[in-house]
Amino acid sequence: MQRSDATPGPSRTPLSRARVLNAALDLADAQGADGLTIRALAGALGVKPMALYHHVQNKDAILDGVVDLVFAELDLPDPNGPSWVGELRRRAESMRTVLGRHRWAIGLMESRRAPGPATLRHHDAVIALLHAAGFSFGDIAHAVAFLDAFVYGFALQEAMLPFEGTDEVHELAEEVLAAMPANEYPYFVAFAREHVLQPGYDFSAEFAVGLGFVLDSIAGLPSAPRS
Amino acid sequence: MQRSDATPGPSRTPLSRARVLNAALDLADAQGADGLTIRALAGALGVKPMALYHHVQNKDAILDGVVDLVFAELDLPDPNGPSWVGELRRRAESMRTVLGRHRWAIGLMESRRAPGPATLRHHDAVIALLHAAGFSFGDIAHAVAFLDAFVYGFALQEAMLPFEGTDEVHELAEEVLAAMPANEYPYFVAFAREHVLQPGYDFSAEFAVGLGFVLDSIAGLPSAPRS
DNA sequence: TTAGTACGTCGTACTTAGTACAGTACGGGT
DNA sequence: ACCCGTACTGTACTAAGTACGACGTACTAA
Repeated sequence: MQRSDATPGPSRTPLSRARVLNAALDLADAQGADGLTIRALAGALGVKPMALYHHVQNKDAILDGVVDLVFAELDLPDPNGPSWVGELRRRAESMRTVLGRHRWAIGLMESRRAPGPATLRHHDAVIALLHAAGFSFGDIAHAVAFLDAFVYGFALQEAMLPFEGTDEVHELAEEVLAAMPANEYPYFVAFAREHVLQPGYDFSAEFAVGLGFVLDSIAGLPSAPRS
Repeated sequence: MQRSDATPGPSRTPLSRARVLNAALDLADAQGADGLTIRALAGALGVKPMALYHHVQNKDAILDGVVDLVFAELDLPDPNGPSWVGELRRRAESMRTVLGRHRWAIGLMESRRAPGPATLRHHDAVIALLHAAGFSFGDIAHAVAFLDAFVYGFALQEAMLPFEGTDEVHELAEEVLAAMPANEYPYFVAFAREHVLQPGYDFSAEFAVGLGFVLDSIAGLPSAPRS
């Protein structure tokens, strides 16, 4: 079996850790976390499975690397930005956008215990921002834990939604609600019918509401700079 | 191969969906989500793998069922309780306790799209509580999305922590920090050393702080009852 | 130019998953 | 006594992660 060296060009680029991880990210975007298998990844790279093991230690390392790639997509806050609230809001919105682009990532994060460089750089920038704004370390801990919990949790809730956009939810939802013993969950059903399924409602708009609460709470911390 | 019907007693109880799911819950608690395999589960029940398929459709149904069992452990809020804030706080704390008892569950939730009866009952009770307190549906939507995002997200952050208790964190953390290029992440390292690793700090205490913010924010919604 | 060598890739194969299919034992109704 | 449905078992197929050793290519040094 000879190499098809007849085909020149960039397809002859040798494998590398970065190429493996980028392909893994694309594959997960296309197929979800379960579609990210060693064999499929090797196939996408035009290579046999075992070739990958010269560039990454094992599949776990691929998962760690891919999660770090996701963090690398986040806008870093600027510690010298005009307003710390603005920077924090931008960071949160960027995070939500990125986690929305890579829905599979949120479920992966739970099992990752080894933050990568992009993750650390990101946390460093957030701490730097709040420190520059004048927050105490204690209040930084409160602020970061609270904000991250909200953003992660919101992304998790969105990942759990059984539908994608706000369209074609209604007939699907109607079926589910009809099949459900309506008198078992009367408030849930009423809430769904009279609010969630009404034309104007969009769950993703809840993000802005919650984020506003979070930022107001942080602004009320003892060491928060007076505006 | 004959049945060992010689052994009488409760061990001869036939399988059932409930017995399968309870064993699955115990197994996941003991071994984590990855330890929950069909073969291991069958082994724990003293039965061959394929026997399970007479009681559950497939592994996905087991995961759905187990997640619902976790929800079944939550304290239901009492819509007639003396104070809606108290009930909401109790519910949030119960949720955090339960998710702490079953750390593997949070990662599973992301992929579950079919809420079980306990899950629905739980949501129904929360909506009933807020409705009885006088909240509008719009504000209920804000409140529930916000509170759940916080609780889920906090649990996710705790699941990501590389250690368990507050003990023996320090030497481990010191190693990690020392191995880390300290000037790459100066704020992160300073924050870790000067605050997180100080004797009094306990990440889990951040839950109470955040929960206080959440409940205050909800109490400030337009339709919230005046206290 | 040639021989050696290191490295990247491949072939094969082992282990552990989930689960399809076809039995087989046992208990209850006729 | 027969039959049959229900609950369980045996066997085996597919897909995944990955260990091990062979092999081809490209660079180095004589």
